[in-house]
Amino acid sequence: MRVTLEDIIQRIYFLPNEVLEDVLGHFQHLEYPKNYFLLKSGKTCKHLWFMTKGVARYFYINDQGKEMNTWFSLDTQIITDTTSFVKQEPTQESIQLMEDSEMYSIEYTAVQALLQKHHSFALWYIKLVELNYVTQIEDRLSDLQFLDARQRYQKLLNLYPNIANRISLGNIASYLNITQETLSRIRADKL
Amino acid sequence: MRVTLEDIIQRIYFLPNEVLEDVLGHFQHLEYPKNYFLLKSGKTCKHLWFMTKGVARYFYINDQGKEMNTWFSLDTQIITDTTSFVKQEPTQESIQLMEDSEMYSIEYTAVQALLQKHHSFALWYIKLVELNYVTQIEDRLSDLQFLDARQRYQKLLNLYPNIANRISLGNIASYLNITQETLSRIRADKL
DNA sequence: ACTTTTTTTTGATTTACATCAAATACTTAT
DNA sequence: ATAAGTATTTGATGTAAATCAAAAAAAAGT
Repeated sequence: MRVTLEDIIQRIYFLPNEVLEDVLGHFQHLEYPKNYFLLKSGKTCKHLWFMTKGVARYFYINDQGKEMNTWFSLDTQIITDTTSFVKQEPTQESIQLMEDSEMYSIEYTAVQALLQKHHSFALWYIKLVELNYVTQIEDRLSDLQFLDARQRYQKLLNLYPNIANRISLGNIASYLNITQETLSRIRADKL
Repeated sequence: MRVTLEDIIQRIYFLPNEVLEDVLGHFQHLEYPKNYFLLKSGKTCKHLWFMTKGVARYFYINDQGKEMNTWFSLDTQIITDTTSFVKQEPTQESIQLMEDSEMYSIEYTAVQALLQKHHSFALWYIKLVELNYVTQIEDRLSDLQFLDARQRYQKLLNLYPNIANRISLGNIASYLNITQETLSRIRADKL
């Protein structure tokens, strides 16, 4: 069964019908091909995307010119560069699709207008930020602080059991903050 | 010059006078001694604290029973265990004062009531979460991911130039995710 | 001032993971 | 099916930081 935008929105926090109508009207349905960039380094993130199908990666380019993945979004997840979006400042991060993907998007200015217009939308947005940004980032932070490479990989596998079929070893290794050689050895259990 | 609670609140997002009055009425002024625990592991975080003077550390106890600091709050900062506070679930983290400290506190239930009551308070709370939680945590995350021990120490010194006088080497090392021996060698420039 | 406790420094050794280099396996295009 | 390109694995070696152990310095208690 497919999930509608209405479901996604109402599961975050219930909105009265009249507000929901207004909110839905500001979303756009989009389909993008594999490798498409939702956001490019140096730009300001103007959107909130609600992905319904696909895979996206967030990455930086470090001093040595190497791409470092910082996040993956698989299938039904909210995508945005939080810091750039909330501050409306340019980011160093890029967001790129790794499969053909489907999503709904809403613009920053529309979000701001809706926040001012509807008290209940402000309450909805609070839930969104609390559950989708804060909790997720804190989780990742504690993983990097307290877990070693193998434990981080195990935890990722628990969360996305078939991630290995959708994302290459090199890209996963970069997300785990280890080299691909190390991840290959972890998989072969030679470490 | 001392900063009033009113200043702190209005700098986050401007509230109309009538709302401000209501909000201020839910805060309590508190003074606690050094070593006092604002939050103990296993409890649910019921408060948001606005510290005006003092130092607090956040820490976990890891598998080997060692205390691992995850955060410091110095002087004028907002203190809470974000995940526990927003989910109202027990935390593994503790928050302890490292100096005699002064602060204002507001309870979770009061925040929830104010969010429902005042549209403008909801907008205020969004700014609080966006600026104080999200941005800060993302910053720390990227430090741990991209900087080595020495760079993390340098960055901490930039942010709090006299932190070495207020927080012991062992506690700083733990926050930087390195051993105290390593930090000592960094300071002596033997690394 | 002297003892006790805590914190910081120094040295020797170990470890997890990186780096470099090359071989193997897997994809994609022709 | 074969070649060319890309991704993964394997091996040898290097390194940042951990661990272990002990000395030195600083802080707190009598």
